[in-house]
Amino acid sequence: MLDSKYLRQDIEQAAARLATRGFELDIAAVTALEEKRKTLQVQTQELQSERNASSKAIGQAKAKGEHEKAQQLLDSVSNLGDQLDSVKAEQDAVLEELKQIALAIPNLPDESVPVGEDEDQNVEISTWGTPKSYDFEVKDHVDVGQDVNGLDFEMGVKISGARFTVMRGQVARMHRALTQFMLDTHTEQNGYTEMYVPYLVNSASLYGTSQLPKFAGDLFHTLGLVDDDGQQQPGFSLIPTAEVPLTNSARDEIYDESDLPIRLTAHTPCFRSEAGSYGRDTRGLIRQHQFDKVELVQLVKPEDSMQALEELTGHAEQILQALELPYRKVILCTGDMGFGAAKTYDLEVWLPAQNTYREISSCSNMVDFQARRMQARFRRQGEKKPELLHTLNGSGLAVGRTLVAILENYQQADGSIVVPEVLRPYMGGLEVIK
RNA sequence: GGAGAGAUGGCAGAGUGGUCGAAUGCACCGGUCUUGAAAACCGGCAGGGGUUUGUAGCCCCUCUAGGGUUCAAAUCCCUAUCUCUCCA
Repeated sequence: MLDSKYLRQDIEQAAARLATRGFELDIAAVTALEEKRKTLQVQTQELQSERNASSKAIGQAKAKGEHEKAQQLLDSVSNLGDQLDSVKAEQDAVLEELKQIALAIPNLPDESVPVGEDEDQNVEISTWGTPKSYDFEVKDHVDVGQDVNGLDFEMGVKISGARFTVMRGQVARMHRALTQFMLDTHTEQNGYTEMYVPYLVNSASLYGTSQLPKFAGDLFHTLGLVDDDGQQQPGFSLIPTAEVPLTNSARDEIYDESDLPIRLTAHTPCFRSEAGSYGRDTRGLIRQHQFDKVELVQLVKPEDSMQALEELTGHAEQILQALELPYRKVILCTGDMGFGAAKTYDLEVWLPAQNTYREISSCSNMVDFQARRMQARFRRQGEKKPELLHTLNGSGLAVGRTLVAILENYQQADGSIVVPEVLRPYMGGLEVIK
């Protein structure tokens, strides 16, 4: 959510900045509603003030035993209630309308973000590593995985359906080893605290990190219980990323300045409906309804958040480097960024079979956008007023896609897969999957 | 599954219709005293919003959440959520 004061004061500028990411702000509508809000709010408060004063006077009169005076006052405020109710109802309707608009406005892009319409205008920042050359025909991860009997797509379809996969044996073990390696790296070297969090969350959390109200269709939702009156109660939703539970740990909190920065990491499965992505990446592990991810979240002071984004992205890069997987770092243009992001770097890993780079991590600075929705704040030493903190999140990394990258980059002519050195301690010293 | 109790400021805890946004204690912050600290004493100490040039003043809202009764609700009623106790 954007700062409503900023929106009021400089709606033209806000609209211009939002336009760079393809969002059209209806200035006339917002301004008109805002005018209405102002009038109604002042009216409501004046009536409330009047009522409060009278009530107080009635109480005092009764306490002194002045019953006649009390009765007079009572008569004079008799119709105040109805007036107040109608004005208040009008005000509530306007406030609700403004709130719905506010919840649907995306974040302002940071000044440093290149302006562009879609992913074609994203800008490569750097590359790391050199794609290997192979003296044999490279297979994609589907064939590599199936040939060692480690990936079973048919079984996933049987058990659940499309976009579900079963892993088996040493491949499943490597998948587990990857999460262990990632978590250990982030907790032991990068100062993150490991968290175990719920995978089912309430709607308040989803509003907090801004999956709701706009992106309900991207999520899986459970049905709530049916109560005694036969009413369907609201259910939980499956997390699309650990960003939701991790970031919402700060919801309605006021931290001491000395608590910050807070760095959290968690390994969770992620669940996405992938509605609207029919036909895309239907082969293989790239786009699944369920996949594992190690997530990095930081809660920081506003002045530290841009530096924190660089560091957080570096933490994700560290995993790719340790696994010796070639990748590139891209800054997303205004048109390709997620709803709540002010600035985003994507890390894309080299996939030899596709002869291209594919996203494996997305690291974003949300600045105060989520914090405002969540009322996640901190108090500076010696200051009275709490301030909104800044939130960041990034994948460190998507585990399934990392496995894909290893299967493809570490394949050998005989169909076996070399285990990256850093993973061997996690796999009982295993060097090759045959 | 059955019965009951509860949810108040950072924490503990009073308040059961009328100057209560809320006693008191602890914690915290500032000051006096002290070489320094402790103790003692003095003072401060919830959040959100509106109006406004204003971090001034004034006003509104918030005692788990939502609804209701009333001129007036932390206090009465209903619902939800959570916590605890006892029984099976």
